[in-house]
Amino acid sequence: MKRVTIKDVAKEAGVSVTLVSFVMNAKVREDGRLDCPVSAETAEKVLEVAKRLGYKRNPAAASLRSGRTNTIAVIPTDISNKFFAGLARYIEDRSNLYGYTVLFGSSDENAAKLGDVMDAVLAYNVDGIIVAPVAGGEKAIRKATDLGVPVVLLDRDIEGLDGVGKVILDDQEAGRMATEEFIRHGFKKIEMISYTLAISSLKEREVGYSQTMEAHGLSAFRKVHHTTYETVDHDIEIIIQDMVSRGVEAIFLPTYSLSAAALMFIKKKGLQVPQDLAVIGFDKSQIYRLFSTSVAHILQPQKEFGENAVDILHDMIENKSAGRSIVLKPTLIPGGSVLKD
Amino acid sequence: MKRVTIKDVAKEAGVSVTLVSFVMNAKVREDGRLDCPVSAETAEKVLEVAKRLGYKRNPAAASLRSGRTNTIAVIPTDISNKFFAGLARYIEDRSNLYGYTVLFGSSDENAAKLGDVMDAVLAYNVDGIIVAPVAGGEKAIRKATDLGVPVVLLDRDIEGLDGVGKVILDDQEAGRMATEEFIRHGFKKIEMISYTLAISSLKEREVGYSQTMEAHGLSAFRKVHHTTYETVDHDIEIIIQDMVSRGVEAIFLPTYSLSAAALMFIKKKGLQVPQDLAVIGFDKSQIYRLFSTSVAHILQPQKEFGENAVDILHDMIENKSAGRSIVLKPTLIPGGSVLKD
DNA sequence: TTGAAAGCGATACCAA
DNA sequence: TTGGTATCGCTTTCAA
Repeated sequence: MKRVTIKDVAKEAGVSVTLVSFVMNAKVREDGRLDCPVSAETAEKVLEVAKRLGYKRNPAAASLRSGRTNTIAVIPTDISNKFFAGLARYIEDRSNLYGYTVLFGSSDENAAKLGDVMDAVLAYNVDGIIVAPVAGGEKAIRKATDLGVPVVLLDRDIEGLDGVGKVILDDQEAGRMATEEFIRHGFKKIEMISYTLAISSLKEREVGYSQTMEAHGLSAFRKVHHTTYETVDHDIEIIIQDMVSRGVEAIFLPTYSLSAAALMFIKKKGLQVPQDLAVIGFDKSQIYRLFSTSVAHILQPQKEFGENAVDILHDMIENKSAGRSIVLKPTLIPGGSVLKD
Repeated sequence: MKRVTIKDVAKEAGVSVTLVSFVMNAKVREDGRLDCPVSAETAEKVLEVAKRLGYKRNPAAASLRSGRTNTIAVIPTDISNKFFAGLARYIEDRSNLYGYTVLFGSSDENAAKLGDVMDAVLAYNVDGIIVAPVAGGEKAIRKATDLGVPVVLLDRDIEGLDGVGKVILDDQEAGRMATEEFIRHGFKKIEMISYTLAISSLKEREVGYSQTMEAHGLSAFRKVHHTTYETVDHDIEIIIQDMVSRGVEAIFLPTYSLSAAALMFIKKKGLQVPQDLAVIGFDKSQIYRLFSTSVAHILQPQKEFGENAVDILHDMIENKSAGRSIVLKPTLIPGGSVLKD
């Protein structure tokens, strides 16, 4: 079964290949007509023939000639991470709207791997890249910007990288919201567990927590525990046991995976929420269903993350514009897990 | 920053573009030398120049000329599904070994969406496709085979589709293993929860369960409950409550998501495992950590799934061979969740 | 072992 | 509005 080319369509329709190309690339305008310098009749005929013959454009040829691939790369830190898995859907949908094919690659929270993936997608001539930077990944990202390939930073910020677009959360606000919520309900001994990763989002969430504790004169109780992505399941048990033994009243878990690990252990140990330990988690999670009382948590606007990232990237590609930055607001979903007594 | 082309390399090295092309595409043989009709010195010089100039082949041009894209598509039913998320990693690693770029697309367990994704990847001229078929997805898959694009079926079988490769689990054996394990530990009232989906893997797991129950004269206790992917969280509560009230002793959960939903509810209700209900789950899961007693479960050889799929596909692409089929064996991980008393 | 030259299928430019 | 044609960068004969 041979492929139908633009030539076949042109011959069958009795027009030149140029016209066929025009018609096939025309966008439908608001008034329902095609936005190209071709008469309505000709356009219609070409469309009909193309459909009848089953014409599909050859992206390789188009890309070779135009220098564009209509492909964008998305590089999260971990595809199996719930937050990114959900995001991926929104990014894909929005991209299809613009006619982009999406190439996924995971950096595994590893700067070297990010470099490899970056090389791969650059070799592929992608038109743009959406990336969640990993610690130390600045060099890899600069490779793309140096080549003039538009980049949008997702979820995490990197300082001193200009000409890139950004879609990030107001992470300080997230830290503040959670801490304020505990304080409003009368808690004082509030602690936090975080990762040692040197990434902006986590550091900012810590800052929000710390500032709020200070602002309320609770500096004496301020304490942030640290673990790593690899050892979280083990570490968290020790940290929480320690907290309980020291009479800590409330705990803020600033990522999905920390929430999952902590709540899992809390349930396993049979600790009562909020009586033994009040909790605020991060992102939506099935785990919350384990508890008969609802679990308060911070929500990131996933859909807006995805759509804004694509929109900004599209603008950079299309108009060669500098990248815009956008900071999204978190939401606090209240729950019984923060009620004193 | 302009891209370096094969021409630049040729000029700089003082040879023809043909030679450069030869060298860049040559595979390294076992004896460490390049497998191409080029003198060792020339090859070395070309390699040196290419590296110095930072040459990267333009895949669009290569694809246009050769008709191959060195790209394969992988279409699971749900990227955020743990089983496929893990598999994706192995598939990607193995594919890179052969020099393939991997394009991911999710069918969302939906035949129409599978059709769309299929159209998209075929338009992309992928060299081959690895797909987990959805119910009713036969037509979409046939589109690819009709175009002569090699297809490997993953995880699920479809009857009457020939010329395709297959990597599936011995699902009947999985059903048998679980059921036998319960019976060996003295359970009789063993039931199963499954999805209504008309896919081979689930049906076969049911068959394995049913046959084993019959073989042990337990037909009277045989019962399979059904739910759907969308309503599982709600349905499972009713089903399990009903089981407990009828004195059912053991439950086999034939997928990851069913295991997660069921164990979550069991924990929430405070049911004791295995005293109130013995359990065998499916696939690895964090949820198992909720229980102080280890949870027995069936394991699929993820790595072999991924690697075999790529190997078979590669063979089909390279040698235009008919697809091989391979059936992998599940493993039973024993656990305290099946101990009577 | 080397090189010249013919395309692959589209787009983009220019002319009509 | 239309059409002719050069061209993108590479692979692939074919001939030397």
